[in-house]
Amino acid sequence: MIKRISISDVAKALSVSVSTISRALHDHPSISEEMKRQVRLKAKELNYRPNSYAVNLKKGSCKTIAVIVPLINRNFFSSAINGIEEIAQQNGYDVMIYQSRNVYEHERHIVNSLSFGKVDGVIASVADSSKDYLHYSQMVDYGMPLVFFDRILPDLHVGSVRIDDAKGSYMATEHFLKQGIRKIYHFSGPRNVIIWDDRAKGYAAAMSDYGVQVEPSWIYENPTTEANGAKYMQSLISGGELPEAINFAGDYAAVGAMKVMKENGISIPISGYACEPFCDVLFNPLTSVDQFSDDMGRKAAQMLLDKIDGKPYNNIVIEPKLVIRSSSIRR
Amino acid sequence: MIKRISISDVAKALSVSVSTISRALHDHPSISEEMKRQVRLKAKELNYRPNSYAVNLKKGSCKTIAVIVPLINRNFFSSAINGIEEIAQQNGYDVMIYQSRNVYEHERHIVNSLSFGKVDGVIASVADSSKDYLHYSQMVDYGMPLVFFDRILPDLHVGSVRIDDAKGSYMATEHFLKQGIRKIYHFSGPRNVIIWDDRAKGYAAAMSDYGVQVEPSWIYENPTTEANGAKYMQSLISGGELPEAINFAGDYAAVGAMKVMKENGISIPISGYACEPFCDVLFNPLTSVDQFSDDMGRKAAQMLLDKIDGKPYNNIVIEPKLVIRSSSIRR
DNA sequence: TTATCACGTGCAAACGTTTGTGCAAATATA
DNA sequence: TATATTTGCACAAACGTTTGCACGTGATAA
Repeated sequence: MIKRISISDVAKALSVSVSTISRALHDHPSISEEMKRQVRLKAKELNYRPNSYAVNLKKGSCKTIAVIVPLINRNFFSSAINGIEEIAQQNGYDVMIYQSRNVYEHERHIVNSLSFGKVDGVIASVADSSKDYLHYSQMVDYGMPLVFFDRILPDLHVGSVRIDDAKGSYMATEHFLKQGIRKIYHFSGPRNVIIWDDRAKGYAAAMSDYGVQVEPSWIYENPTTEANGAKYMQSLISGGELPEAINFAGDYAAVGAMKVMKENGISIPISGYACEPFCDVLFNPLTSVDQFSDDMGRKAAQMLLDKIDGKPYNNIVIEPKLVIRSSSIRR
Repeated sequence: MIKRISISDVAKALSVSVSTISRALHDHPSISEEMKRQVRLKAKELNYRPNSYAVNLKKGSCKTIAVIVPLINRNFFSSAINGIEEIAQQNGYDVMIYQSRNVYEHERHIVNSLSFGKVDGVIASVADSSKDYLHYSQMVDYGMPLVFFDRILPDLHVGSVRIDDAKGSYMATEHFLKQGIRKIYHFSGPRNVIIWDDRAKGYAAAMSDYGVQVEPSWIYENPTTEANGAKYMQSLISGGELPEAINFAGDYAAVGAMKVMKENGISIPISGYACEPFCDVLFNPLTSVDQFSDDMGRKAAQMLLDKIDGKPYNNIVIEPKLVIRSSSIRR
């Protein structure tokens, strides 16, 4: 165990009271400058650091926020966390990271353990597999400030920062339609999560606006992993009937499909979603939708800190941007 | 402020003492089963959660570890954190994340604020710009368990998990040499950080073993960013004298160079380092050295938890693996 | 001379737990 | 029936802070 120097050790060393030390270190006006000088000197000499638990217990706040993401090891989330950490650090807050790993039970467990007191506020992006949101609504009932980003739960009246996902998907789909392509498939993520549903809706809206009838089989729903993208493309190829273009709701699935296409010597225009950093260094640079994840993180963090300070929640929607690269151009 | 239910609220509701509640909830043998039942029921009914600061203050431990990385938004680090979080979660520990952003002053500030009490232990990867390690050695003197990973400070007698960087670089260089290539340049990171220095040494060792005299100008030292890689390649091109191959100490610099080569219609075999996920989806798949970052994170976390439990430190060196792709093959 | 007032400091309560010790009632033993 | 043992709980101290209040000192004003 770490042998700690407490405030009373400093007090004893100077033969003054504990309260004098505390006030001196906080630059309280009713302590003489001479005493402050001595206290600061002695505190430094003894290497005194206040015990943060005692401080937190006393103050009822810990200057810490928690971030819950499905997986930290995805560029979108690590960039968002980067933005969050930036704002947090500027405001003297610490950041705790939790991964739900996209499994509902993990998420429940994390949220429950957070529900009381451990942190001053929570920023979360919900797990793919989450079917209900009782754990979150309970946490909110307890008064915990909560801001969702990207994957939000619209029924909860808390803060949110998200992208206009439908619009991003609409733009990508329209980009195909404008090239005269009509038979466009959509690879969707699990539609119980709003982002995937919105992207599917954006796709459908674009198709409808251009008068294209979408067959149910044109939409495929599965987590957007590289493996799933590859599997999907394999099945399309072995199925024999290929689309003229594919609108993927995620870059990883698009990459998986791209590799299979390369192996099989086929080339179908495709687009991804998220602008993962690898998009423009792929052998076939991938058209994708930029979500400005760092900025999203910064905005979410700022909103949370504002809420902690008593300001009201907001619901921010960021405009996506279609970044066109060669993968989506018909040859 | 959050209105909290405290243990005394539960005690009042049942007209028993606070200590009975505490013991009942901890399944203490001297409390009757009937009482335990009632307490658990009432605690649930009131939604009581123990205040973690009070518990921490009392127990002197907080079941939290801190992770300091240069930048979370790099695959290597987010993967390592993924591994750390996995082990931490399994053992009931929380994880706090701090980014040094590769600036020494940030790192100092973080380490100082952590030095006492805030966490039970620290896992760190030092910043590129760190010139001294007083802040770390102070923290260690205070008794804080510390495990370095990847970017270690060898003078400090603490735990460490790292890759045999020299070997990884040796293998990549040898891969060129075996193809009969001799004029191989090395793009190094800042050599005050041990990983970059080791990689440079590995390169030099391979060259020496194959009897190749390395000119000082063959080694270039700069942070391994995409921009620097591009700039480097530009300068080589405009300098007129091109190498036969380049061994990059980082994937990002290699990608930057690769793009410039493509724009200029040149093709020099190159290798990277880190096996970023984009390596095999590049337009010219990049030969790189796999560092097994998830595993590194897991091992570091396990060592730290062991140390917290009183076991001694270790110094683990992981064997790297050269993953050969097309970028390094001479045409 | 006495009342008034800063000024600088100490005292003690409080934050919500955990835990050693004490004590009464219930049970077992003689 | 009287004594010893167990059982089940309460009391109170402690963890390290912060902070309202009281208090003694010396200076200023009436």
